Formats: sequence, structure tokens, C-alpha cells
Amino acid sequence: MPELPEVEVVRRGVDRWAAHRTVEEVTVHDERSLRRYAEGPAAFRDQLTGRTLGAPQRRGKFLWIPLASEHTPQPTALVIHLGMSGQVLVENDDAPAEKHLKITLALGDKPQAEAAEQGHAPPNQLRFVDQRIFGGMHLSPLIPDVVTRTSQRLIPQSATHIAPDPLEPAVTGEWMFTALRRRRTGIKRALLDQTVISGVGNIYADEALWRARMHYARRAETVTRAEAARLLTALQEVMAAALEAGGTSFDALYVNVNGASGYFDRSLQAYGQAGRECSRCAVAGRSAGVIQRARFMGRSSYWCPVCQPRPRNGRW
DNA sequence: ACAGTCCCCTGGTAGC
DNA sequence: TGCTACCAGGGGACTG
Repeated sequence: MPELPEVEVVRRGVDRWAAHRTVEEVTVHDERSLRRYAEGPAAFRDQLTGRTLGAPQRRGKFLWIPLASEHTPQPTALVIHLGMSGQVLVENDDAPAEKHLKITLALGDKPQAEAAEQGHAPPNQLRFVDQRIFGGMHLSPLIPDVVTRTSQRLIPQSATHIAPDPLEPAVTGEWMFTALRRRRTGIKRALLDQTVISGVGNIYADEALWRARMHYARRAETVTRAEAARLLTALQEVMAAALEAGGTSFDALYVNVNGASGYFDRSLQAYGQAGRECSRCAVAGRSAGVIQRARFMGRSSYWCPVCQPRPRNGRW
């Protein structure tokens, strides 16, 4: 499933292949991919057709493309969320339709200078493919970002409720400390709460907690500065590693984005590893912990009982 | 404010 | 073989 690093790879791909091109035609193959857009498919088509795509932006797992707005007073963005299974592909119109193709945007040529620089004509369609339809597209007004107080930055109104993500400069160890401290809940719950910090899904939450040697049920309001900083660093490292793995394919002539960036195959230390020896314990030469799995928040949590013990000091 | 549950979906897999 | 049941998970809505 796409997590923040995969969404960032998509953002880069869209930036490279689709930015500064005009949407000439919009085809909605499945209206369910517009579930979050109350105005409906006709308005979606009307609002989007003829607009020029700007440079794509991202916060957490929300991706958006500002629409150039010469004649429109209210800046607007095309917002894309990949959900569980969303893909963005840039392909030619003669490529066969994917089984779960949901929305097609026919794109005009790139600006002359840019096209010459790339040496060949880019494919003429941007396709949104989504098997499970947890993702989708919608249009949303762009408004100043009050969260990070960087007044230049605009974000979609539909994404104003989410906090910055671990890769944003505004998110520091101190910021993390403050954000966690004011929550009276377990640390993993806090990590998965998009209003605390965004872009952290079940997989990276478990991986980061493993790296930071923290148990998922640790009370958020009792974390120390050092723990908060350690956890943030762990999140950043695990995401950077995945980005590196996923980023290798972004040169290809399509915007890569299925869930399986190579990272997931090779580098998971906790998530999905139930029953295996914890790699860190094994290296340390003590009796190795065995990764455990438990149901938590209606999902699975994985942790090493040796490296990530339940705290003994009552910090629950 | 927080916890829990349900829902949106499809496809893979386990069990009968 | 084919049926049913369940699981995976982001995020939002709703209830307790």
C-alpha cells in the first residue's frame, strides 16, 4: 500500500511528466473515485477541463496539483489520495485500459522549452487507477497554510485538518515532543492520528517504534524529549530509506506507484515479521526476542518484546 | 478528549 | 470445485 514515501515518488513523477501541461479532457470511468467530491463528476469535469497543472505538492499522504488560475479568483487544486491501492500512471492513449482505471486526464503538450529539454514527447494521459477505491480525486480551494505559519504556502481546504508530516522542516524533535505530550493516549494511536502528525501509516508506525525501541502502547503524554526526538528520527530514517528504494524507478516513463516499493520486501524489521527473531536482539547476542503480533485499533501491531518492552514505571 | 466500531472496497486465501 | 468467511488497511463518521 502506498505510504508517504510512495506518495512522494508519485509527486516527483507528476512533477516531471505532467506539470505545466493543460488538461484537455476528463473522463470519469467510475464515480466512486470522486466520493469525496460533493459537486459530482460533471462539475469535476467542467472545473478541470482546460486548466493547466502546476507543480504538485504533498503533505502526508495527500497529494495536490494547483491549477493555474488566470481567470479564477479562488485558487484551486486537484487533490489526489491514493488510499490503499491507488496508482497514478502517465501513459499514451493507445495503452490498454487498466482493469481498475477510474479517471483519465488527457494532457496537452508540454511547454516547448521543457519538452525540448527532455528530448521526447511525454505520454498524453494521466491515469488514476485504484483497485479498492479507498483513494480518489477531488477539487478543493487552496488556502494559506496556518499550520506551519509559512504564509507563502497554500494547502487544499480539504487537507487543513492534518498536521505536518515527518519530512517537513517544521517538524523538529521539539515539535514532536510538544505534539505527543498533549495527547492522553498510546504512542501508536498518536502516530496514526493525522491531526497529531500526518503521513504515518500502520507499517511505518511499527517500523519507527521498533527503531526507537518503544512499545506501541507507551503513553504519549509521558514521552521525554529524547524519546520524541528518537522517534521522529526513526520515522524520518525509515521513510528516507523507502523513498530511496521507491525513487529508483521514477525515471521510468510512468509515475511509479504501486504499493510494493522494493523497500517492503527487504527492509521491514517488525511489520509482518511475527514469529521471526528480532534482528537487533540477534545481533546483540542476547537471547533474541521473537516479533509478536497483536490486534490493536482494528489493525495488526508488530513489536519485539525484548527491545520494546512494556514500560515498568507506570507510564501507561 | 478519547476509544471503539463501522463503513467504504477488492482480491487473496483459508476452511469446509 | 466452489462456496463462505475473513483479512488487509487510510480515513472519515458516528456512538459511547
